[in-house]
Amino acid sequence: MKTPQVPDRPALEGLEEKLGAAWTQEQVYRFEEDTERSAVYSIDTPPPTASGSLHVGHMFSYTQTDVLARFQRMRGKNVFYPLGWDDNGLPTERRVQNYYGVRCDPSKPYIPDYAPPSSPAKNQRDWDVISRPNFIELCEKLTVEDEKVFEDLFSRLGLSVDWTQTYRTIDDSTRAISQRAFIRDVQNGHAYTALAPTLWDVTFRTAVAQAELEAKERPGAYHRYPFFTGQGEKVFIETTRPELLPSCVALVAHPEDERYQHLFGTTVTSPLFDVAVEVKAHQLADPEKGSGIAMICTFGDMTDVTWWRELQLPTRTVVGRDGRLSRETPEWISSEQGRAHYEQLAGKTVHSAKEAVVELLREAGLLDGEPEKITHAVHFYEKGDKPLEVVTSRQWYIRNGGRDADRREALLRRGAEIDWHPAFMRSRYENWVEGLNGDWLISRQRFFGVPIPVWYPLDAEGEPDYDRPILPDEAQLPVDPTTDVAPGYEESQRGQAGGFVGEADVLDTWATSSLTPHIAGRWSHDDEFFAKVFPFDLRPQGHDIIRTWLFSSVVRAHTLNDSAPWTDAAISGWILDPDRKKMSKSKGNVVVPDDVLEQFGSDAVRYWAASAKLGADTAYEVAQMKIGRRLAIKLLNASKFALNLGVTEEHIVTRGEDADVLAEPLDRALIAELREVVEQATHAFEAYDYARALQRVESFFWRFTDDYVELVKDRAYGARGDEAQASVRAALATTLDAVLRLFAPVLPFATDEVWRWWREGSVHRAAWPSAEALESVHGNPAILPSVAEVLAGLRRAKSEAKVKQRTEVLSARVTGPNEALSHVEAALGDIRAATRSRALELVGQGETVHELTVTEVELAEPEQG
RNA sequence: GGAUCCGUAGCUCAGAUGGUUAGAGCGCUCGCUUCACACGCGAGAGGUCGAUGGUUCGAGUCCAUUCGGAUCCA
Repeated sequence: MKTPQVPDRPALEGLEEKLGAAWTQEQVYRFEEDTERSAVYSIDTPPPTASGSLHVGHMFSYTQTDVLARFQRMRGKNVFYPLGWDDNGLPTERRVQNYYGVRCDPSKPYIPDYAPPSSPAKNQRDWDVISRPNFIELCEKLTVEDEKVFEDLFSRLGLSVDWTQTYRTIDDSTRAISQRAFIRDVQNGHAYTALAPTLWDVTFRTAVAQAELEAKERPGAYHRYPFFTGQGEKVFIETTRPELLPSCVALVAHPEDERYQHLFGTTVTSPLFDVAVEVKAHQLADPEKGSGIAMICTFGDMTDVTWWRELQLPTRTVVGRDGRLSRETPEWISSEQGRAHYEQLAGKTVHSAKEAVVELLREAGLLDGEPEKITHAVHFYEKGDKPLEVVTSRQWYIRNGGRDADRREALLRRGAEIDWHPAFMRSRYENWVEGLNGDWLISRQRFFGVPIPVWYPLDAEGEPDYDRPILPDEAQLPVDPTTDVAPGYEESQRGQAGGFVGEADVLDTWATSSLTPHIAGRWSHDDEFFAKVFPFDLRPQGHDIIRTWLFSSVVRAHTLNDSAPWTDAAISGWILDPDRKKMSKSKGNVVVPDDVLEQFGSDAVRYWAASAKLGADTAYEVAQMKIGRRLAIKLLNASKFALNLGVTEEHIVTRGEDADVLAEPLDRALIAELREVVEQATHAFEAYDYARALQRVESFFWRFTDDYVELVKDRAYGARGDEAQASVRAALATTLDAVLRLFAPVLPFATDEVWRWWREGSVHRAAWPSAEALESVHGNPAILPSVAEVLAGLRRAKSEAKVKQRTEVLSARVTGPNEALSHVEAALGDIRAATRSRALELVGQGETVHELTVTEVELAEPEQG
């Protein structure tokens, strides 16, 4: 048995460093690989962007996950809790460029042993231009430093991550897994390439997926102008995008709209450009909107795409990938006037072209009234600042149910297989899946990322044959088609007729991040290991990325593993600033974590995070951290008190026969309440409600220190004999033992500090307490509340008399129901000692009253001096 | 337009399956250097549970309507 050693002045300061080092050294959080699936609890943790900066939101959600992980570990699970770094994507790309002064060009050859400039050139034009593999190498090098900062902070916060299990979303292993998954999806028909209208960001010059859209309210205006029938009748349309008039391919109205019945199937002519277009009928045309008849252009938005596809309309593209109208006059504009008008638009941005078209309409007297100003939702790329255009381009897609009802149903069923915490978050998933309007576009015209592992054969004219992509052998992975040679070809055939060309695009970052269970679980290169952790037990994440990370992960596991990726999803809320606004870097209201960790300590910050339920957006509350700090300090001090009374491990009641030592009813009452608390906390944790568990344990603990400990001090010091003292020691030891375990997931530092004063090992490797072990203590939990009422009554009398609580009570009368009085009587000795009462008269009043009241309190004269 | 969440003390929030006088912490007021803790201890004040109607012996809790706030989707 360990002899307890308690510091004179326990403090929270320095615990993070001391215990953090001990946990690492003792490998407390190590995943035991020699295991089987049923013993494992695996967590698919969000990989933070290593190049981003940490803010309190990270601490909030990662703590919530850690609390659950710690509970599972204490329940005996072999917890697989890896953490990855998301260093694949735009933020890292930018950081590497600026840091080293380099730019990536996938057409450049790989340079072995490349060294970046000693200091980055000031002007971007003078930056080194390097190949993609060289760029990725630099990224891996630089992110290591960023990752260290994150790891230090997460360790300091007390995350029980197994730091030997880290992964990175751009390293060789991950690129190989991502490419292998892609190849298998291609081979099994889940991924394909197509020439199709695509959402396009003109600033970043890349295609973007539906999941990356953000609708923003922007000012616009309805411009009303006419098309002309063969009879010269004017057909007015209203549009917010008059500049697309030259790409108009049809007009459309609702099939039942009586105003336009006579026009369906006829041809009208566009103003300014004199292009003939047919009038079509389609359900999606909204009779309430504008004049009820709209022009279909290729393409103004995704509704145009739908019309274009379903009505089989021609393609008349004028807006290019640079966001400008084509410089060439399109061949479908044939009238002299039309060509002259177009020349005034050629090469203009959509913004300038709009002004020009409006001016031309105005000059021609065709603009009907002034444009009606409105605000409307416009689609943006989430990182972009110009509205998205729709352009036609060749891209790779993964089937996600957006174009296929059966697959959509299957993915909805996958969503239903997952247990969501909180449950209502499932509807976010279902809303999203039901609203998909196309497959998942995974090509990105960026240069940094996981290369799409395909080549295309070139025909005799040197044109790529996109329908026969060449896939690498899986053993080759990872590959970069811009520097690696297609199987069966020589490097000299690159770009030559009859040779090959490498795909230059990279995969959407989500196409790789969707595979975090596979990456962490070593899918496809250690299948035995994978089987021990997959499907994962838990996916913790924020609700803002249900449509991206969560959904894309479900899509991949569905095709690659015919499974949901996890059994449970724990959805964290957001951190709001004190004004209840979402914290974000762009708003400038982000709070960095270091200050609060320094100021209040990690346990305090964790207490704040663990006080919020899953899914609940939570205000950043320093006050809540103060409470957590107070609790942690209280735990140290109360433990010190108990241990200094001679409490040791040997006094803990663990078995039925030990229970006899609890001679005093009050002590048994405490243990009986403890038993209830253990039961409630366990149930709450099992339901992922760590906040409720914490609350139950916390309120018990405060009652324990404020009432119980005060009541038994006299007895604990031995004033009433050995047996009475032994009883207290057993109660204190048993309670302390359980409370430390119960608090351990939330307050890992304070609890382990105390644990190490009197126990071997770490509390974080100890078992979660069991209520059954305490069942042999047949205590009456109702005693404590009754006693507390008397205690409060006597304290109140002293407080109102404005005397010290130490003041003696000469006499007092306690009245109340008989049962409650019997509780009081059972602890009368302790009550008298704690309140320094000479005489307490108990007056029963049957069951006619419900409350205990303390009256006729006669206090001794205050001591002088 | 569709969906979801929230509205309980000045503030932040608890209040399973509806059940006796609605809870906590902070803040506020008053008191106390009590031998674990002044980073403390004790006591007190403070609420027509957003509104209306309904179901029920009984509703903060269920239903409907409504007002306000937030989010997701289109």
